[in-house]
Amino acid sequence: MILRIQHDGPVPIYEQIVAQVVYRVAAGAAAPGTNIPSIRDTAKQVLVNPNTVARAYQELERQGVVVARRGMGMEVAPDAVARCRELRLDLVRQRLETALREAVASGLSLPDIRRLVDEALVAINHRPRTKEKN
Amino acid sequence: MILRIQHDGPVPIYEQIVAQVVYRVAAGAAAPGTNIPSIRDTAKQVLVNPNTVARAYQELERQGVVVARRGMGMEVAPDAVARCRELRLDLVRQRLETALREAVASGLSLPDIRRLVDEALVAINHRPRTKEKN
DNA sequence: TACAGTGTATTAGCATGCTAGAACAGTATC
DNA sequence: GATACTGTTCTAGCATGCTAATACACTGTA
Repeated sequence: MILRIQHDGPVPIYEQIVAQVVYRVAAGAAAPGTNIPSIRDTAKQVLVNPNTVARAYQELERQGVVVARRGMGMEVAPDAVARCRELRLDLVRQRLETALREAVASGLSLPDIRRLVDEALVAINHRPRTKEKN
Repeated sequence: MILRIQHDGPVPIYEQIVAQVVYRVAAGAAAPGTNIPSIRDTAKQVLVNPNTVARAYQELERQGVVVARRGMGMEVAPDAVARCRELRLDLVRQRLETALREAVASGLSLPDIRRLVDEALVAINHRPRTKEKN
């Protein structure tokens, strides 16, 4: 499981790790019962302090995506796929709603907003900076 | 011109002020040649330090929305309406694109994403927390 | 000129929150 | 038991950036 992390930018590294793991599990890239990479391995891969990865993994455990067992690594939870699908939906829904709420508040008309959405979608598909590859 | 400011939350006050003024001007609520409320008046209305308002107003001047004249207040620029329409479009476009890019990266299908957008839009129109009122 | 309004500039405080360092604790394997 | 891997905890540093305090500079009006 290779993670792509933006070391600059406003979104914290641990959050990026959480999101990417959730997306991978939701896509079936990490099966329940298998282990995700250890904290230290991921830390090396991402070039970041193990604590930062640990924080991400703790969040994942809190959400029921993985279960931690000392000395044995962290295992993908049995019902992780369903959970991650739900988490993914919630996360994306929340982001979209925030952006759309701003769009409405700006005074733009509904047709204008829909047009912007369509344009953005084709733009993203034309030059995808991150197009899911499991 | 009454501004609605969220004192808590992640988005800085000065940014909220900038956005709201831009939206108002774009909607034609403040005509070119007229003055926007003074820094201190707005500061009182919004219950915030004048410096915070000043920072917002400076940004507005930098963007060519208003012109400042010492002792005389800040006047809406002649071509402010067109500028603000453009600024509004850019701002909303940028936010939408960020959210949609995340949606695509999450692995959700395009139909799923479109469905989420539609659902969010009806939800917003059902319980609008900020529906433009000039 | 005095005054009361305007915007401007500088500085400092402060909260927030991410990240790192380092030591601790459990488990498997040899 | 020794070792090498796991996750855990505590503490502190540190950057970031928003906000506030305060003093300054300009303009119109009485």
